[in-house]
Amino acid sequence: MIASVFVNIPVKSIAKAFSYHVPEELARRGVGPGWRVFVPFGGRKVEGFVVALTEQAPEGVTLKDIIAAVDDEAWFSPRMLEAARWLAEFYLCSLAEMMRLFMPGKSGLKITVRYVAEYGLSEQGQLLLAMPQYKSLYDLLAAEGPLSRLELKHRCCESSAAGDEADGESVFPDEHALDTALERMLQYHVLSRDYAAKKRDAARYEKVLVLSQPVTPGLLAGLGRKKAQQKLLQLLADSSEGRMTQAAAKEQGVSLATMKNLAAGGLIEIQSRRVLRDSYAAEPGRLPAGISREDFTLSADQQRVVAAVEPVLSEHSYHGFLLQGVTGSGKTQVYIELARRTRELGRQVVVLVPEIALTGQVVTAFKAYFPRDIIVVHSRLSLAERNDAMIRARRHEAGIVIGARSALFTPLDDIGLIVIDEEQDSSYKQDESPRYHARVVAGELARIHGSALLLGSATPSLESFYRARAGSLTLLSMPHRIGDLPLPRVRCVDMRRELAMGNRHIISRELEQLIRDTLARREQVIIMLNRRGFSTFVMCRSCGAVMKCRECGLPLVYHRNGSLVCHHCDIREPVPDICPQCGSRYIKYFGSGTEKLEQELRELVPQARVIRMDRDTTGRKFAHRDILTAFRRHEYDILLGTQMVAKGHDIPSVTAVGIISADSALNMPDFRAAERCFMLITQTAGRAGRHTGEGHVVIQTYNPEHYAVRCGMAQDYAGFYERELQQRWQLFYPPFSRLIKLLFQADDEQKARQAAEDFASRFEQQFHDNMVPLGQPGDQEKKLTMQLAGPAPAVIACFRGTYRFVVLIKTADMRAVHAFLKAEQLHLRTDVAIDIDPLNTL
DNA sequence: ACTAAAGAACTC
DNA sequence: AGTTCTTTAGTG
Repeated sequence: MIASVFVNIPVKSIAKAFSYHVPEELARRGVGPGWRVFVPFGGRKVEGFVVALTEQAPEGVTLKDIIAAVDDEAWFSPRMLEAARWLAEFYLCSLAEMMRLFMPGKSGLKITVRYVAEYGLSEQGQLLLAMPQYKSLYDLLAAEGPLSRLELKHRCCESSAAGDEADGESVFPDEHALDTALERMLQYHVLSRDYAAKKRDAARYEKVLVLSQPVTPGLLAGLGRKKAQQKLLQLLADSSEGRMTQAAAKEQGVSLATMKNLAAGGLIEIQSRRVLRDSYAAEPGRLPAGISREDFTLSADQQRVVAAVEPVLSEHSYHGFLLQGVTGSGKTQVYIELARRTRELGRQVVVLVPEIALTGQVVTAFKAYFPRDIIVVHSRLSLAERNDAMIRARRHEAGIVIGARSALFTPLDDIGLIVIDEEQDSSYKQDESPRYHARVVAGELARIHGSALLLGSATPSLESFYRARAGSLTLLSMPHRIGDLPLPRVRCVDMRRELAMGNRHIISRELEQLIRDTLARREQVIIMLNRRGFSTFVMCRSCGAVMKCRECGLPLVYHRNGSLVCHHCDIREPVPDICPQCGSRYIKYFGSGTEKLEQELRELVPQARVIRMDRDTTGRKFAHRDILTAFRRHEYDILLGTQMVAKGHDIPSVTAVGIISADSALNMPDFRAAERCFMLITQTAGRAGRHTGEGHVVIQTYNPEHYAVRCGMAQDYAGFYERELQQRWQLFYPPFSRLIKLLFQADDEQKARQAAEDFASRFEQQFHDNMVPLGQPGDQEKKLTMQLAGPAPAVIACFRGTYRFVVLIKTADMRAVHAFLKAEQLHLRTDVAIDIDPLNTL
């Protein structure tokens, strides 16, 4: 039997299957499509995925054997494999690259390389050993057996050796000398490499005490004076099924010696049992405020939505819905109700939330209804936790997966419902290859499983809204807040006038008054400023030089801890005393971030308890949750932070919201700028007064006339969509076209530009008759479906010495572009990165 | 003439 | 990506 195998190597140029012979023993164990295996590949051994079995061997190659299977069963179900195939095709990446996403940690094996001393050396080999350093390295390996490079480094390198290793071992001055020695000895076959693979699934075990026989009064009496053993036996007898964990026994004050003695006497057995880590296991469920589990009834809006989706759950055929519900309309409750019905049918549920910050809120709500049936998956989990979560799903110990976009790759065999909450959120797009969008992956999974797909949002993306209008999604809406609470009152402050009136602070007087009034009523305030750090850029007043990142050239942000930070590369440097350009001392700080806002707030309202939430304060795994919990408990009066304060949570006594420079998004040269601005305003404003109905919002802006700001203030979705759709139509942008961004990279600027230009001209030649003139809308009738922009230098035109040029394709005929890119073999080129449906165009 | 270094080709 | 085979530049 022959297996087609994709090797798990992150290189797109190996986008094909290799054939291996399946040894008898592995064939008997059922190795076939979906199995993870260990195979020889080139001069080494790597992990691979079996994707098919055949009888036919390719011509002209002698097949190697599969060395071993990684698991006892297939890791990929046929459905997972089908999804991976489709997605690899769609995103123009190799199948292996896509399949990696379906496993925790992208690889199931940890492969270690060790060096082995060879015997029967050639003449040249012997000559090499004439050198004392080489000789003793060889002798060390001959005497001690294979060692890894790291072990050799510790043993033989001066820099790392503790110094007291004076036993005459060869000493290399540094790592580099060791590397050259190893390389040369490999070359002359004095040494060889040995590859070993270990499974990466670090299973955790716990000890369990199990009664070997029923406890009778006689048995207890027989123990005579052994009080401690009697006590333990009694504990076990009282426990369920006569077993308890060692940890639990210890908590009851039983010593390890007692357990051992009892086990030695044969009365109990100490077993080892695998435990699946779950940091959410102890999470208490909490119903949304104002709802109790017993008397909870759905509003009329909610009932309508549930009734519309429910039939699909049992039909086993795909259907997509867009649920547009204003903030506070109770979308989470709809998800819960639909999840309940899906589980009653025995099918599984995936609920996606945009970010880790948001999982908390949804998890607690779901926990209240399904305390045991949930696994939580997101990138902050440790590898082991993620692995254990996947095992729980696979074993059907839990049927509801809640998490960020990667939760879609959980091994599930019958998904009945996929929910994407806040579907417009940009974090659903993966920003490294493969650059998938969770909406696309979810759509395909839903098709394969025959499930209902529910996209939920108060402010749907233009793409989804347009699809709903066109009929490929069914539009469901919930226009009323629970209890028919009114939307918050929104006021707008023109910061140009504020400045003219002499206020140079970040906070306008109107917002200041709102804060004071709110605090006086003992209610809470949220303030959003979408820039972290203290000052957003640092400039020399003498020569005008702006401090920039040496890697990517973006302006550095000053942080209060005294360092300049690149928000793109995360590189930190100290603040210079004098300008590196002209040597002047006039270095000044401009622009305001959350840290400065925090400082200003503390000065403005010193009695208020202020907490800041941005990437800098949420480094730890549960930092988000801890901050929000503390704020919810009213341990703080004001929560300030970046856009993450605007997302998902629902805190009853928040009645005031301030949005600082709502329009900073508008200054970005990007076609989605208006959409982002509008969404940020409506989302943030939606945090206010969700329970009392007495919400107040102040928006500070320099563009009060802009339609994104005006519609955002009025919470006028329909108005915004009309305006924005018209703009998009005019400029042939999504949803009227789809984008494909191509990034050409090379060490040489000219080469990168040339490669991009070559491609662009071939594209224009191929689609000569289909090109939409720049600045005009597309026209299906006339077959005007293609537009091309660039090549232009990327935003980060040079990154770590490689120059980058962007070509942007806009198309209403994705299939044709797809076919062209494949024919050009663009997806195999290492100097080109393809981004399908990119979030920004630069 | 020989060797180290850089490049290209290949991996069942 | 990592290994090996091939070509090229560098040395006396």
